[in-house]
Amino acid sequence: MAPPDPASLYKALRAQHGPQRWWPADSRFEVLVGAVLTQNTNWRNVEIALSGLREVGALHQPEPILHLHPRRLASLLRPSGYFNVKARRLRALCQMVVSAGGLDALDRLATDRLRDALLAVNGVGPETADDILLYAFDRPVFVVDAYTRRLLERLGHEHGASSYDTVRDSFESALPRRVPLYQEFHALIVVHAKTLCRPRPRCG
DNA sequence: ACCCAGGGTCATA
DNA sequence: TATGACCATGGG
Repeated sequence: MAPPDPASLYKALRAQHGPQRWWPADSRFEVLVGAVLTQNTNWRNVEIALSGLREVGALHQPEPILHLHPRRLASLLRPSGYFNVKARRLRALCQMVVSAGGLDALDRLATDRLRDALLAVNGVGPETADDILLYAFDRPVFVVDAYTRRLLERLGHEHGASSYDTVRDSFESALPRRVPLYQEFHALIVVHAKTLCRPRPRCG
């Protein structure tokens, strides 16, 4: 069975689930935080940690996070798991943002340069970087995460097990470079996956 | 009591 | 380059 091309897959998902309006965050900086906290972690746990950070006013700018004592930050991140690792990674990301001159300064970089700046941060890999590029900086990149790979494999897509960049490039070269399209596409993949999980306690 | 979740790094062969 | 260990919580 031939897998659908990216455009057809998008149309099918869009027809089934409608518009999504994603990523779930109240500010641009919150996208960066969420992208780190959700690494290999259920979003439900991430939300608990985000609430804690919101209460201390650390979800709109990087500086408040840098002002927190590292152990204090780790304890705020506890509900999202890997809290020691994530405290270090989040701090490193915030330091990069500040030393680059803030989010507005970063936003003036070309997409490839911005991706390099993100990937240079210890703890930011390709998925985290692309989440941030797509949803915090409105760059047209196709995000490849666990949901994406599962869906592609289930559809018999040949690139299901390929490298991150291979999968991303194959989709980006087949799609028009429109930011809302990429934002909706990834959102639909996530929503679709969660829809499949609902009827069954077991899903995976 | 087990299994998993919107990854990434590091050490080792 | 390619595995494997490790990080850790909350929910099904």
